[in-house]
Amino acid sequence: MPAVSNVSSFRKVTPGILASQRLAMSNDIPDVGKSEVAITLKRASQPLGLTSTAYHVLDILLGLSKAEDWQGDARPVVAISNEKLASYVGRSERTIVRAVRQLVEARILAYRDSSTGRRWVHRNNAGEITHAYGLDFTPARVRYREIRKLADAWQADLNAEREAKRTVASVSRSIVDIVDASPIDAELDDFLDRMTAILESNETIREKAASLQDLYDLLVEAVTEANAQSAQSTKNDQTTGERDSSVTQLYNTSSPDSCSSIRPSANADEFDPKTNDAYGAEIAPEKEQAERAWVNSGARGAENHDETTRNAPVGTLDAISISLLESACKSVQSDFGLTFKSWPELISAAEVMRIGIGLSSSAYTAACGRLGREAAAAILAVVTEKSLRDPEKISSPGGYFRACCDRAADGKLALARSLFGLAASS
DNA sequence: ATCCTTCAGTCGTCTTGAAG
DNA sequence: CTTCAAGACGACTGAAGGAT
Repeated sequence: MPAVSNVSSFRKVTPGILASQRLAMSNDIPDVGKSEVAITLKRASQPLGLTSTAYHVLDILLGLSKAEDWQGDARPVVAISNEKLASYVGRSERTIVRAVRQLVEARILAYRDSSTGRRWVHRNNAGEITHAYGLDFTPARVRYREIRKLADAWQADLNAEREAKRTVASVSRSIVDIVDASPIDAELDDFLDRMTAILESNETIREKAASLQDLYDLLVEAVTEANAQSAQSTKNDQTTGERDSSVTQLYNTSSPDSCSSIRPSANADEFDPKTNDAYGAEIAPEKEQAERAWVNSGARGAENHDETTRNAPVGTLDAISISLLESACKSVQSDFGLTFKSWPELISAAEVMRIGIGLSSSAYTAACGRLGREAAAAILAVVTEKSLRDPEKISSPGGYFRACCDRAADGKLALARSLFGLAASS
């Protein structure tokens, strides 16, 4: 097939379309297969600024593209009419036209127009493309590494944002804890005011995290100094035989982790007193911190070695540990740059997996409501893993996810069996 | 709480262009 | 004339944010 990409006369050529055409004519095509490019494109959909319709169209075009068309320096061209795309996506043809143009402007696709604009692909007896007019994925192949970097950067940014939110929550809670428990309240109230000012400021969440961390360090310093002075005065008092009952112990202020989640929150009004699994998952990081402190104290015996299973709710997750999920879902973790070392990490990764398989936010939220966040995230991880390992088998991961949730709700989902199977075959 | 404005996304209609 | 693709334009819708 010639490495020429045509744009029909009826099309108004924009700089973005021109750039895609140039990429499509490139002879420097990296040898990457369909599945790698497909996953990377889906991961990068947000930083690429794709609308939900464009994402849906991309998903369908990828599904229609044959994996063998992505081998060597072949050019994967997909031929489907706008009318059919519109019926698949449930949008008008005009919207499809705009979505396709968005994908071209994003330099994912290139137009390969016939003189009439009709799209079709001719293959020889060996199944190789001889003539093809339609939508060419070559720009995405050429830009594979660049798009992957974009997706990784976006993922890192998301992780940093999440980490900053955790820092803000835990450090502000620690500040409240220390001030509440301090015998020198009057002097430390200023720290609460400063903390409130930081929380209410227009700073970004990362700036707030840094400011709160600085404030926390200053507070620890102030409390340590105050306690040292109290200890000194106690020593002096003891020479007279009296004991100062107002002096309290110095709290373990070495780390924000030292504070248990049962303490009042600095942003207490942010918390909704829900009692379902979903809420339990929300506070899981704090549970983990508290428990880690408990482990560190040496109070736990050998029976606590299976720390990873403690957060698993009953029902769908019976007999499932996070370590089993971690060993079964290797592809998800490596392809999406995630780790499943704890339930909170798995729950945090759900958004990336959800976007990765094209599952709607509402469908995932509904699953969380029905099954709890941990179970929903575990099912999502299994579905994503299966769709990554065998994309041909699972044409609609979103539909598969919903079916799994239905079975889980009926108590008929053998998630553990799937996980053991995935772990054994990985 | 209600109203108003803005904006992105979408849809419908009309039109053009080329080939069969 | 029909088919298919797409540009231009006006209008609708729902969400978000600000003003009252």
